[in-house]
Amino acid sequence: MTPTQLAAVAERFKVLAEPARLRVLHALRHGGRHVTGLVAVTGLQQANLSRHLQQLYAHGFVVRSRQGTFVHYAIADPQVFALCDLICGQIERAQGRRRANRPARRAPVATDPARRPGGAGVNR
Amino acid sequence: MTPTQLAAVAERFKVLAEPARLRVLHALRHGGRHVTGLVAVTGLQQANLSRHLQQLYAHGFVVRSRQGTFVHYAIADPQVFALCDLICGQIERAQGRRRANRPARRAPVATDPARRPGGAGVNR
DNA sequence: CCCTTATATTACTGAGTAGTCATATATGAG
DNA sequence: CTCATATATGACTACTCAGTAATATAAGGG
Repeated sequence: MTPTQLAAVAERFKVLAEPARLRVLHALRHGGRHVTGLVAVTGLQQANLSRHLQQLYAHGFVVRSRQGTFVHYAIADPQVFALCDLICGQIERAQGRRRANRPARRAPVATDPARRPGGAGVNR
Repeated sequence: MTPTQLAAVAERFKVLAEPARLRVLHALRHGGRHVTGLVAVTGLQQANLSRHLQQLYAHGFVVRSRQGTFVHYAIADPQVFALCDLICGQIERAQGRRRANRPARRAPVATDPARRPGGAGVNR
């Protein structure tokens, strides 16, 4: 893995690392929409939405076509949803594990388990 | 998809949206390592690496265990690599498409194809 | 040409964060 | 306890970027 490749992968992940953009992709999942429709569905402000659309377009996540004064956006590659589903699966499994360990209590990120009361540190 | 779920997914993507952290995961792909070993392999500074490890740990991407004065880190869920491979596949396909359209020329992100010389705008 | 609607862009602000240095903490050896 | 090594953390800087308001551009209708 060259640094260049790593950067490319990271950059792509970064585009997906934004709730607003995930919201847009989700809104397009079952069919394309005009910007106006996306504004209505996502609740994002027009300017903000437009910026996110530019990014999604620039990275090839969506395609677009003009229809009169409207611009129609649609998912370019449904594979993105495979990514999202994988992530969701991981989250669910992680939550399941958490529940199994300490019922009815969300693990508070455990910044430093090496400092657990009963032990000298991590495991051991 | 609730805003909370979207935020959770985005947060998880965000952890992967960093070349340094991808580098660490890659270094652990075929077996765990001590921090010292990771410093050597990744070339990251110790303090910086430690911070990235904390994040990966906090989000459940890696597990850790103390071995004397060393701390051993390892991949928690090999599924992360499925994510990376998916992304890589998309990148390759995108590059293939680009090459097919304009041989030997990387598409310069096309910030605004609606302004193409010959046309009134996107498609149409 | 003028007006209206749709979309994109510019300039700005505030929040978040990666990298770095210095330092703190943890662990084992002597 | 003291020292040496390994790892984590506090404080700081520089940079990126999402959101916003104002404005520009595009397209069609009268």
